[in-house]
Amino acid sequence: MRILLADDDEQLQRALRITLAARGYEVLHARDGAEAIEQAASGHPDLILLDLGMPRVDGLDVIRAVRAWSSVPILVLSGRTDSGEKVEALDAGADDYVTKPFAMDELLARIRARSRRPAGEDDAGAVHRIGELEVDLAAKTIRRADGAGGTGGSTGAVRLTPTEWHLLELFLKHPGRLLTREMLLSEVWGPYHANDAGYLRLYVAQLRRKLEPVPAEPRHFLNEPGMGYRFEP
Amino acid sequence: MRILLADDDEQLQRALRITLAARGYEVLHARDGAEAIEQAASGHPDLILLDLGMPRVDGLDVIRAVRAWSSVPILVLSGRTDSGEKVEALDAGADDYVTKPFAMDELLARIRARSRRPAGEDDAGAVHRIGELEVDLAAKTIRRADGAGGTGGSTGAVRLTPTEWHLLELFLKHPGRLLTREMLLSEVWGPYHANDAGYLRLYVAQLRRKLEPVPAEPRHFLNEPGMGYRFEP
DNA sequence: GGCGGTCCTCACGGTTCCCTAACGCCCCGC
DNA sequence: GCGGGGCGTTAGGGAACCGTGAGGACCGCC
Repeated sequence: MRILLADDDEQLQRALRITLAARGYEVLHARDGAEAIEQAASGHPDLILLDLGMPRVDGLDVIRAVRAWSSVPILVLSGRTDSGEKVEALDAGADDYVTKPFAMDELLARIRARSRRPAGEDDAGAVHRIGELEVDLAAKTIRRADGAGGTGGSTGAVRLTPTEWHLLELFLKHPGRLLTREMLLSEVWGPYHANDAGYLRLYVAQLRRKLEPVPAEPRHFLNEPGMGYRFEP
Repeated sequence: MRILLADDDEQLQRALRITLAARGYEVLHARDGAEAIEQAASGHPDLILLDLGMPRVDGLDVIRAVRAWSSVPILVLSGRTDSGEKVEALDAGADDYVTKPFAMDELLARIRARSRRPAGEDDAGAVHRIGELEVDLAAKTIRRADGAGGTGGSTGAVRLTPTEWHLLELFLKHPGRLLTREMLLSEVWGPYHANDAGYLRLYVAQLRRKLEPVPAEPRHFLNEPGMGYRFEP
């Protein structure tokens, strides 16, 4: 469970970091709005604790920016008690709003409440199509569109490993776009392995074997020599 | 959008009803805890506004009772401001907690925030099926669907421990969906134990032993190596 | 105090997955 | 023709993961 803590108050920052770490959470950190948006994108947090009163970028804009592409729960911290700002923040896409000062155990309870619902449940329309297959990224299921399938089937049971899912997710989220080797590698295996192109060949081959009608003649997972791969629905 | 309003304060009740109706919400109504549970089951509300200080049945018990079979958002209203009750209510399954007196526009914003995420799978009834077994989450009972066991050996009565029920609830509420280790662990044992995968192996084994026709060859509680478990009805 | 039940710890095989290494192929430039 | 880089494919070892059993700590009940 990874939490992005976006707050410029040094003291509160430290207190929260210690408390959260003691509860077993992994804590990311941002000091201003721009950094918060950046971290929300690159750090893949499971929840965001956002202070509205940060410099550089207004807190509301941070909410809107994150909501433009992610549905990660956002819990707002603020010193303002008037209902106007609460309404604005909640309507911008925040999931909860806590006014400072707050009781730590209440904040923790609210974090638990927000993280209770499994991630991805909200992406209701997250069913992608690859030829004859229907892929549900949230449920992690793949079934044939023509009928029988799913996980317990006999013939067309398509199962993917964690790494394969990770890679497939990137392709599905950017259909038709060219994804560079470097981008794919650093996203799935971390920036440190951005040069091990062998991994990619291996796992793209796996995806093709499991998802392409004719693995030898790929129609969906295409290679652009020297550059990377492209997914065509 | 249907809201269940459970509050015994006549005045607040009327004010809320009018305001909500004016916003286009359909309003159900309950005056005490028992009625609230009943309405939550029969009225299929999309959201529950729950006053904790109602007669007959304690508000926390209402939350737990509803959560036993439904995942409808619950927004608690209360006059108590101490964090203790907030934590109890949130951990019992409430999604939000507002202390009276509150600003009406804030409450409305919180309602919007709760109802923004499409309500999960509509659990039409409290009775789930697992192969030959019928599970009633509300009554906490399990019985065979094919009548009483004719053979003298099997008792027919399946008993589960509290932890086993907790885990089973999660599975039944998300059929066909992959539930990550982390999600299951942090939900049943708390975020602090999100890494103790040993617990899961143990209790999934228990569920299989008690619920699977052939525990050695699970057909309903499936493992996806490296990710988590999936329940297939 | 004895006892049954529940929860957790620990340890041991079996399975799955990830990564490493190697080989053949195609395309391209020389 | 020839060499090289990038790509696709296959096989195998090590590590992480999973299923299972035995046993101890704790609690409520008789």
